[in-house]
Amino acid sequence: MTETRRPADAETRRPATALHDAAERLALVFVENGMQRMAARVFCAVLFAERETVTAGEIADQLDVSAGAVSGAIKTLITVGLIQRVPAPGSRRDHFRFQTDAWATLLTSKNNVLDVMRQAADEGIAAAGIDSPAGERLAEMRNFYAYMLQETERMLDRWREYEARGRAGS
Amino acid sequence: MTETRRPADAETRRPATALHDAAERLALVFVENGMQRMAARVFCAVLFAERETVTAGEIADQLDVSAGAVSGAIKTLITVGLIQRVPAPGSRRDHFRFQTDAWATLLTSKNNVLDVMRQAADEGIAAAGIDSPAGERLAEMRNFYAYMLQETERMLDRWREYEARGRAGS
DNA sequence: CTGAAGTTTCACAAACTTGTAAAGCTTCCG
DNA sequence: CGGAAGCTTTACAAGTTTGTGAAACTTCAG
Repeated sequence: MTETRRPADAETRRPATALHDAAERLALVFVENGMQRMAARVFCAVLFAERETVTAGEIADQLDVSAGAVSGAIKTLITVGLIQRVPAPGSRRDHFRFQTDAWATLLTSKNNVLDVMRQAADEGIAAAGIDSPAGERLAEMRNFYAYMLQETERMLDRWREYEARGRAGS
Repeated sequence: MTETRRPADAETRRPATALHDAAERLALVFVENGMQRMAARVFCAVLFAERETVTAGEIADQLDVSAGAVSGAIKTLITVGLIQRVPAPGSRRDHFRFQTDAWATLLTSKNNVLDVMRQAADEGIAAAGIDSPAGERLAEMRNFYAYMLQETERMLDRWREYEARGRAGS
């Protein structure tokens, strides 16, 4: 235990390492792309963690936020499948691990958006009729998203295949 | 309760058509994906418009929001290249048109995110060292985003090519 | 030049988000 | 069992975001 508890009311802020800086910067990117701030920070903390798993306490400590905030973020992250709760052997604390295919998960959720877009276009076409200015715009939208959805799925499949090969062989 | 729709404060609310409903639903999708609410609604109003161009006033009227709100949203949308201001011939009002390659624009901005992710991973690797748990996670992240970025770009190129062919000949 | 139509800007209020403190649980140890 | 450590939940306050109304600005017709 290298824990040097400093109960003084003074600065309990730990020295921001380059790693933590990098983590926070990435968290910001996620936030700019719609992720909840706390979820993003926690996610990045787990991603950049120097050990295989981390505890909620460690995260709270490192991010310098309340335990409650971490708890909520973890709940969200587990629900969407970005991190994973791992059974803690002889410990009271829960441990968390970065989910291996988190990246694919993240992208897949964007794919769903593509699909929703395509559907929305269809609805619009049904309401506007194909022979109107709106209908034409919507038809192009439909084509675009149908194409992107299909291609992105193929792309993800190829990645999974590549990844599987990578793990198995060599 | 399928009660008679009674706009209690019945001012000038226009009858929500199926088209407008579809537009609003799509706007919601954009909002859920991080677009500003007003920008999303205006964008969809233009997309679903029954004529080639619309005026700011028409949009405000249709969405039942203030002129100021529309003005701000339009500014944003033009800046990011999703709609276009078209010179109004003999009219005091500005007209706006849906930008033809708005969809590609939207996707391209997501590509930039992929690139930022890759860079973030690189930074992290530099800070953590490649031979740590964090380093390994980050290396996988880097691979993933590098791959996705490259493939998505090829995908977009193919789309543009396809689209160009479509417009040019039959 | 004057007035009307239309658009933009700005201060502000309403609504929504977020994170915290503190209380309440649950789990494990002795 | 009793207690301590840690996690979760909740009410609430601080901080943002958003959209409005009104005034300022721009453009055009006569």
